[in-house]
Amino acid sequence: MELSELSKDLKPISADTRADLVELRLREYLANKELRTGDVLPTELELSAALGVSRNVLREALSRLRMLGLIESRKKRGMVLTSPDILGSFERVLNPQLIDTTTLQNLFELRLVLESGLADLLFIRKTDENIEELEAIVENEKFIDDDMFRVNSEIAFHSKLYEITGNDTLKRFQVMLLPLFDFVLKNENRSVKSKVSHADLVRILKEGTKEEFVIGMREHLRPHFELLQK
Amino acid sequence: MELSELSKDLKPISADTRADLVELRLREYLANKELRTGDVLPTELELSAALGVSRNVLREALSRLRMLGLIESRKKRGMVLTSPDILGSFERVLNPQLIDTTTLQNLFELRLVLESGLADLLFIRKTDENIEELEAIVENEKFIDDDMFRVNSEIAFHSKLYEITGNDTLKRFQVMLLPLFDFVLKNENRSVKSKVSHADLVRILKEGTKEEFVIGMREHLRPHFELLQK
DNA sequence: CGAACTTTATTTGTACTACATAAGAACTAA
DNA sequence: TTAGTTCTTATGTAGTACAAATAAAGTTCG
Repeated sequence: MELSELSKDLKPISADTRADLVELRLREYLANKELRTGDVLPTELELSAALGVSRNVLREALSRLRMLGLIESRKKRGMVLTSPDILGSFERVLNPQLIDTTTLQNLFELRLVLESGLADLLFIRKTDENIEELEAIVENEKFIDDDMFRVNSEIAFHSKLYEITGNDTLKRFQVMLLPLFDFVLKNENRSVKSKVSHADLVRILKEGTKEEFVIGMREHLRPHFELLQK
Repeated sequence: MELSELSKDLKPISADTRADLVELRLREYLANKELRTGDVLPTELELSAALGVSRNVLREALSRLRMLGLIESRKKRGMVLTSPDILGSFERVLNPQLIDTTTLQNLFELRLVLESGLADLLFIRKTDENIEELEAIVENEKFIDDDMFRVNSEIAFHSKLYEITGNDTLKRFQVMLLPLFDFVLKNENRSVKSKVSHADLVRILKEGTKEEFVIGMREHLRPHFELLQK
C-alpha cells in the first residue's frame, strides 16, 4: 500500500512541535481577525509573549509564513500581510524523486483533465495572432526528424494552448508540472499516434466549433487515457 | 494594476535573508544529491557549520522544509526525507481575504476547466454504486426549497463527481477551492438556470456516451462561462 | 549464553541573551 | 521650512545552555 494511502487511515500521532502549533495559531489569527493585505502584525516580542513561546520558536513559524508569501517583514516597521503567491509553495514541493507514485499518477490524470477542459476558455480568448503562432509550431513539426525535437515541439504546442487561455495561474501550473512527466513523454512517441493531430486541432480552433474542438482534443489525448485504463 | 501583475514586471529586490538562502541551498542539495524518501540528512550542527550560519538560521530554513513535508525529524536519529504532501502547502495559502482578485478569477476559471474535463475519467471509473449515490442527491433536490440547502446540494453533486474520478489529488483540490467561491455560488442561483440539469447529467452518465456527457457538462456550466466573457 | 534492564551518548527542541542593522521618528540647526 | 542628525524600535543573526527523547552501548541476573 502506498504511503499516501496508508496515512489516511493511520494518521501520524500528533508529534507537533511548538513551531507547528504557533504556525497554526498565527494562521487562525490572520483568518479570524479578518486581516487584509497591508495590515501590520504585532511585533515578534509581543507575539512571542502572547503565545508564551520563545522568540526563537515564533520566528520558525513566521519563517514559514514568510516562505508562503503570507507576510513580509521590514526592519523597524514590523511585519505586514501580503498577497501570497499561491503556486510558489507548490513549486518547492514538486521534486519528482520525492513524490510518491500514486500522486504522480494523480497529477498526470489532472493534466489530462485540464487539457480536455480547455476548449471553452480557448474559444473565448483565441486571437488571430495566437492561432498564427500555433500554426507556426505545427508547420515546424513537418521537418522534425529527431525524437528530442519532437518532444519539445509537443511541449511547445500544448504550452501555447495554455498560454492562449490567458490564465496565468493555469499556465504556471502547467509549466510546473512539465518536468514531472518526462518519463511519460518518452513513452509517448513510441505509443500509437492519435488520429487527431496538432494540425487538426489548430484547424478546428480556427474554423470549427467548440464542440468539435472538445471532441478533437479528447481524441488527441485518447492514447494517454487508454494507458490509464489498465 | 493588480499587485500580482505588477510584480511580474517589477520583481522585488532580493532582500533575501540568510534563512531564504539556506532554504534554497538545502533544496538544491536535496535535488542534486538525488536523495530519496527515507534518506537521512546530516545533523543540524553539521549543516549549520557547512553553510556557515547559526543553528538558529538553519532551523528557520528546516522549519520551512518540515512544513512542506519534505523532511521529518526525530530526536537522536536525525532528519529523514519524506514524501511531501503536495497540496498541504497549497491549503495554507488559500485565504480568500488575501488572494488578489486576478488570482481568484484564475482559480474560478481553473475550476470550470476541470469540471469540463472530467468526462473521460468519470466514464472510466464510474460504478453502479456511484451512480446510485448521484441519483440520490438529485432525488433530494426535488424537495429542496431553501436557498442554502440548494447550494449545499449543488456542492454535494459536483463533489461526488470529483469523488467518482477516484483521483484523490483532484478531489482534495476541489474541496480546497470550495470556500473560495462562496460568493460565486450565492450569485449562481439567481443567474439563469442551465438547460442541462444535474438529473440530465446523471442520466447521460448512466446511459449515454462520453461525447454526450462532455457536451452536457459544458452546457450545464455555460452560465458560468458566460459570466467570464464580459 | 542470552534476555531484560540501565546507562550513556547524541540529536532535536526550546529558551534566553546579546548585539548588528536598518529605518521610521523625533529633534536640531541653518 | 528644510536638511541633516540623533534616537528609538523591530527585525536579523549568533551563541550558549539545557530539556527531552531515543538509539546504542553496557550491565546485571537468570
